[in-house]
Amino acid sequence: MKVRTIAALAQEGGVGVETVRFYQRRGLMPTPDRWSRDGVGAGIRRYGEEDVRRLKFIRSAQTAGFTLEQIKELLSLDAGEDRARARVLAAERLAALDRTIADLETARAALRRLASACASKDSGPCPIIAAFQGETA
Amino acid sequence: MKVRTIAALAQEGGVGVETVRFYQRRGLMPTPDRWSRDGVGAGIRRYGEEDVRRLKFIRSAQTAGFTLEQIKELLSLDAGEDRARARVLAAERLAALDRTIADLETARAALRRLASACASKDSGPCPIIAAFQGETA
DNA sequence: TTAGGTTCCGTACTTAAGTACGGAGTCAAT
DNA sequence: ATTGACTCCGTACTTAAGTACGGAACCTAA
Repeated sequence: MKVRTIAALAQEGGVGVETVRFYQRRGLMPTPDRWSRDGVGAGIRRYGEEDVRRLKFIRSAQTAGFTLEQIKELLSLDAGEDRARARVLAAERLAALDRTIADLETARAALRRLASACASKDSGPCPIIAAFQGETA
Repeated sequence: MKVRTIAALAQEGGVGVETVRFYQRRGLMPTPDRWSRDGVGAGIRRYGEEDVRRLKFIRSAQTAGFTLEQIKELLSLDAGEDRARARVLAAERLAALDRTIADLETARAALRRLASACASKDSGPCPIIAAFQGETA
């Protein structure tokens, strides 16, 4: 089992060192004990695969739109017995995600209208506001 | 042409009064002159259709992922001659939007895995972190 | 063993987009 | 004319998710 410093962990997770520490303060990541290879001195904290998985999960869950508070709850639920709660969280987020995706697709249509309204090379007014008028929703 | 108070404008735009004022301070919404119907006193500021359109545009553009700074630029470009600049902004946002939508769809797949992993009624560990493992991207 | 790069930790600062507050002025209905 | 709601404005506060800073301890390579 490879061990890593906080900098290596952060890198694998695609975040900065300060972000990992921030997650630790927020209770999303554990703060492992310090130890030195030669047993001299207090040593530094070292991290393993489990920490990498956890960190990557946090990032994915963020993409899914969970807040750090919710992610904290998910982490506490992981491998726990409360499947019902996990299902509720997943279902709520899924619904919100579907709404967001729909909104974004509406926005994309508007942007396409905008792009094509301003497409021709000749100058002259380009009705940006109008391109967003009459959105389907 | 119907005129409205700031509260009515805010309501039509689906925002709060303070938000309209905030947009005014940021230069996204105009601050019309005050006037009173009977010509006595300083009056209050009153708003028209154009303001409603502008406010609604701001909300839509936000949904499309533009920042207020960018929206300010779009507004200054509206009906202006710089079609090229408008195209650039639209194209950039479109690309970013497509990336976001793709990410969200990946996240949705993970959430579905999570929901079904925790679906059966009997209790027992529900591997939340694992459900997000192996995302395609 | 020493130099310089890291780690640790507490505290403070940042950014975007609002939200809230308080007092003075204004409006509309009674 | 009074009252209660609304407007105006400046200033301050909020929230989420980081980022930055600084000094002391620690680790590694030369």
